[in-house]
Amino acid sequence: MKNKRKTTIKDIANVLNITPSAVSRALHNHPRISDKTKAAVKKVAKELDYQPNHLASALRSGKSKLVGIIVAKTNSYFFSSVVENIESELNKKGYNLIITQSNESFEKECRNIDALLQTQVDGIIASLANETVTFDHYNKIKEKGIPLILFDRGENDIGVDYVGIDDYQSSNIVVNHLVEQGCKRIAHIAGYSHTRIYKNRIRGYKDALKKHELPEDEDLLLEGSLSIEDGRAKMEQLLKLPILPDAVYAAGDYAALGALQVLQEHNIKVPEQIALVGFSNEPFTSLVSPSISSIYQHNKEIGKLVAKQFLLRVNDKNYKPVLHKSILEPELIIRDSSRKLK
Amino acid sequence: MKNKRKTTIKDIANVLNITPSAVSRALHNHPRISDKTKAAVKKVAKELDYQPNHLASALRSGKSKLVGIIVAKTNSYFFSSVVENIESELNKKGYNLIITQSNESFEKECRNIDALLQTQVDGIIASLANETVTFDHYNKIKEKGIPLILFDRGENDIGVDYVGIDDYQSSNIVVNHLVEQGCKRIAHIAGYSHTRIYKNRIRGYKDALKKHELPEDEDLLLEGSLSIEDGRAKMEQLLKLPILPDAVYAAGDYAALGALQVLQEHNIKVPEQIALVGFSNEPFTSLVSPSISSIYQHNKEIGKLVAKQFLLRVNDKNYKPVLHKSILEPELIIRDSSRKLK
DNA sequence: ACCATTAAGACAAACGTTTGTGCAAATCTT
DNA sequence: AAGATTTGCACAAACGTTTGTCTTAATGGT
Repeated sequence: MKNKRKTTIKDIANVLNITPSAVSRALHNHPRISDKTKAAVKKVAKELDYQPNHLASALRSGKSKLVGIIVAKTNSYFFSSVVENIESELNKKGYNLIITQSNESFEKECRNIDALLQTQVDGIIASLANETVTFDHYNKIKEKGIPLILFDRGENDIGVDYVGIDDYQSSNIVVNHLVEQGCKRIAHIAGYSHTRIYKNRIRGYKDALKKHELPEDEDLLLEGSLSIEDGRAKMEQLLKLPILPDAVYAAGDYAALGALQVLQEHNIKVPEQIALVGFSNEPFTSLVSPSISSIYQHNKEIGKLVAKQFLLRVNDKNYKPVLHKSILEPELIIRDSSRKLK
Repeated sequence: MKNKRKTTIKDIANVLNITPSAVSRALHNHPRISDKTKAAVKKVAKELDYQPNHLASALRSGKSKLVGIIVAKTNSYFFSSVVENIESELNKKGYNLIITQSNESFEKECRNIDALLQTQVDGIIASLANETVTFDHYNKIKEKGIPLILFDRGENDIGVDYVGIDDYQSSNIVVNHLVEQGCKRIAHIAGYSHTRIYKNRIRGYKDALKKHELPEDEDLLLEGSLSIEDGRAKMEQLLKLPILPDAVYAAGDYAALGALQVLQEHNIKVPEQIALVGFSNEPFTSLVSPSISSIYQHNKEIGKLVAKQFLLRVNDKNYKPVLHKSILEPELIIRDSSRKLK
């Protein structure tokens, strides 16, 4: 049990009668070290089961090889699959991820940022909490010169890299599809318009209605939290209207699911009487019956782009004033809940 | 832009004309520092916006305040909610989590462990990949004296702390429930028996049948991957039997869902003709129709217990030979898919 | 064979803390 | 009031790397 001491670079140096610096350079394939020495060093390293001490190198070099992630909840399919793809890309380059959750709380988000900064992460990748409307805490990151990339829930005002889909266009696609299916009175169960992405979805919805010369009825646009319960409540509300909608476009899948439950409880045929479209392509959309049409946000692609963006930032020493905003085309996955025509 | 240098403990020392060591002790409320000095130090620290350098302290003290997590997939509800609870508990104590995924791959699991060890984590919390049948890589962790805790998918053979539910008992509860509902021919869509938890569920299932003096029919016990597709295939297989079962107990919710789809396609009434029970209480079980009864694994409780276990281990300097295995009582959430009696 | 290069490492400082020990002044004991 | 104890801090080493500079030996050119 005495054998606790981990082997260090010095141990290797002692064995070979060279200095620690030579060992370090050998392990990093520095050109000023002979191939013979490199081979010897690596051999001894293997034999002694040398494991580099990340902390020491991080301290000295200023690079921790850690990247902080902040999401609202890891337990949403969208977030977890984005994160999964970020991880696989960054692992290849020797980075590890520290994942934190804001639980949609502004205050928790701030605390997470502080914690990540103290851990000396090399960069931060985040998707904003719903509560977040001010951005000083993010500016703090920028001021420290630490790469910051937002995805999905971002904000255009702070100059920062962003990866997400075109929310405005999403609504356009949805409305086009519903019109094609013959719908003429399309309701929108929307997210709170103070959040940029939901605002854009609302804008897209309104403009698409105009394009098709459909009436813009105030009663058909309802903002909310997009939870299941919210979806149920909003659907109940819609069913009380004198003239029922013939389609409902929900800005979130859970809200769509709530709406579907209510529709079925009222024995309203979906999609025949009322068609339904959700947003995010959560796995359950394909599992319920009828399956729910939904907007696919290219989870994998987003993860990979975020990773690529981060690597670009972090590898370029010189301050780069050029911002990158990657906006992906959304894709509507058409399922039974909105397929009226065969 | 020159102001890049972060303020260190030395800067504070200079301002107050004391030594860095005094500052460090003051910040940690060391008893040998006067209250006056402590107050002064903290005041200056605030003014200079001092942020402790985690890396340096980690290097010196040997405690990184990082904990590694290894799960198969973060994007399962069970795992993500366990992790969420671990995080909230450990955050309170100043720990951050490095979350990694094995993707059910043995090799990835090994790589993750190496990565975590190099990052000098203070402990590792893991749930085994399906592929994992050998445990040398985990012994490596133990040999380094790093606390290791397994949850859900653990292994009894290696002496290591564990938190999970009583799988054997789960099956017992399920069978009891189904018998109560009047079922007499209960099938089990099982996981692969080389995994401990699935083996135990199978044992529990068999013993419960015996207890109720029900026939043990080979044809009613089918091992598989428990995916949706697997559930579908196994259900189709069951429906080909000369005598149909009147209940199906699936060791996973996705398999149960696949089974449900097939049953509905065959116009078999659930639960009237065949009752159905799943495992894990994934959110969708309450969303589909009929809603699926399922075993709840106390996700929150597991997370909190794991965290508590870890803190116990990590705070005790002296090697503690006593193992802790926390086995929780499973809870059956009864829903429509198995509720025949009112 | 002499000077200029280059190659291969040695040397030492540094990264920002923590921590064991030392030492003077202040406080307590009786 | 003299010794014993405690208080409050200084000093310096250490954690394991990385990295800029210096030194020596080998190589090259002519």
